[in-house]
Amino acid sequence: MAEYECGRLEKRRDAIIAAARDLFIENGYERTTLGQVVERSGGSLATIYKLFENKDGLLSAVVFESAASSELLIKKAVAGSSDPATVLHRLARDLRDSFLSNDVLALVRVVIARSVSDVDFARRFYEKTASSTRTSLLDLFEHWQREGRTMSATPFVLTETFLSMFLGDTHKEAITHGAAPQLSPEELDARTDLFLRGAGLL
Amino acid sequence: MAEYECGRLEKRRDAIIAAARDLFIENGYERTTLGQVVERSGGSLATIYKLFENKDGLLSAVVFESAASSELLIKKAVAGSSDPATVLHRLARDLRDSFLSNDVLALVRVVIARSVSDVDFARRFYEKTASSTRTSLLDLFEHWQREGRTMSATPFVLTETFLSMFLGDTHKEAITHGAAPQLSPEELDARTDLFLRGAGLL
DNA sequence: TTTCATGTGTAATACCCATTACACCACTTC
DNA sequence: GAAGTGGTGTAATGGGTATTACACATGAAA
Repeated sequence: MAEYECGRLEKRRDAIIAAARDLFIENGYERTTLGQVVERSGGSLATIYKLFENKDGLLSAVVFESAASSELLIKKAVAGSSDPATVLHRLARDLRDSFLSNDVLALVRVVIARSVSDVDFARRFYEKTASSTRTSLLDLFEHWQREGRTMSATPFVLTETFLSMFLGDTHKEAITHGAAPQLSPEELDARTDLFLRGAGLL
Repeated sequence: MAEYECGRLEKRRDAIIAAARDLFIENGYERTTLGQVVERSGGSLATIYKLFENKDGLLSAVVFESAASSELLIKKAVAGSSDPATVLHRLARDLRDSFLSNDVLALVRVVIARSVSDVDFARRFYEKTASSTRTSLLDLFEHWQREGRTMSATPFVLTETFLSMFLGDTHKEAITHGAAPQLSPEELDARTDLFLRGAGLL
C-alpha cells in the first residue's frame, strides 16, 4: 500500500486539475491565470510547475484526464438487444446525453479554442473521443452487414451520418450555450426513426 | 458622389478589418496583438481606437461583417427545381462547400473560443448564420407539406436532422483541421439519399 | 500662405501574468 | 532529536500588450 495510495502530492495533483478544469471551463484557457488556479486548489505555483512543467502541460493533463470515449455506450446499447432499431434508439439517447452534457461541451469549447494555435492538440482530443466512437460504430454496422442484414448505404456512410447528427447537436450547443431549441425526446426518437428508415434497417 | 465613396478612412477601415480577420483566423483573437494588425493594415493604433473603440469592437466588426447566412443557397436550390430530391441534393453540396470552407471554419473557431467568456456574442453569430438558414429550410419543408407531399416526420424534425448533418461536418473539421476523413461527393449523395428515404420524400 | 480640423505615427503608461528564485516548513529516517 | 528530502509560500523577474497621450502631417478653407 505504498506507492500510489496518495502521498499528499497525488491529492494536490487532483485538486489542481479539478480547479484548473473548472476555471478553463468558466473563463477559457487564455484568460485563466495560474494564480487563480492556486487560489482555488491550494498548494502553490511551485507545485504546479513541478507537476506539470508549465501552463500548457496543465491544460493537457486537464483535457486528457477528462476526455472520455463513447465506446462504452455502444457496448452497452449492443448488450441490451440485437435488433438494430432498439440498439440505435438506445444509443441515440445515450450519445445525446453524453455529448450534450455541460462539462463535455465546455471542454469542447476549450479544445476548439486551443486548436487554432495547436492543431495537433485538438486532433489528439478528437482521437480520444469521437474517433474511437466512430470506429466502434463502424464495427457495429459491419457486423450487421455480415449477419446478412440489407442496408441501403455502406457502413461507412451510415456511421458518418449517424454520428454527424450528434456532432451537429454538440456544435450547435457549443455556440449557442442553450439558446437554440433542442429536440425533445420524442423528436429525437423521430430523428432516429428517420435514420433507420433511410438506412433500410427498419 | 460625396458621402460614402471612400474617404481614406473607409479604405483604412476595410484594410484594418481584413488584416484583423486574417490574423484572428491564423492565431486566434487572444494571441493577436493590435500591433500586428497595424503592421499588416497600415494606419495606426490611434485609427483603430477611433474606428472601433477597442479590441473587442474590432472583433465584433470582423465577425459580423464576415458572417453570412445560407438563405441564398436555399433560394438558389429551390429556383433550380421543384422536386425535393433534386433540391436537397443541390443544397447538400452547396451547404457542404459553404460550411466547410476554410474561412468559415476559422471564423467559427474564433467565435466558439470567444463564446466561453461572451455567450451573447456567439448567439448573435449563430443568429446571423445557422439560425436564419434553419428558418428558411423549415419554410421549405412546410411549403412541401402544404403542397400535399407526405413526409414521415414533422418539418421541424426534418429541418433539424438535415442541418445537424452539416453542422456535424463543420464541428468535426473545426476540431481536426482536416485530419479526419471527409465524405466524397458520392458518399455525400448517398447520405442525402438516406435522408430522402428516411423522410419519405423519395 | 496661414489656419484649422481631422487623421496618423510614435512613444509612453500601466498593468498583467508566466516563469523562476529563494527561503521556510513538515515529515520521515536514522 | 538531528539531518535530510520533498513540498510549500512568497516575492522577484521579465516580457508582453491594451490603452492613452502627444506631437506631426495633410488637406481644405480663408
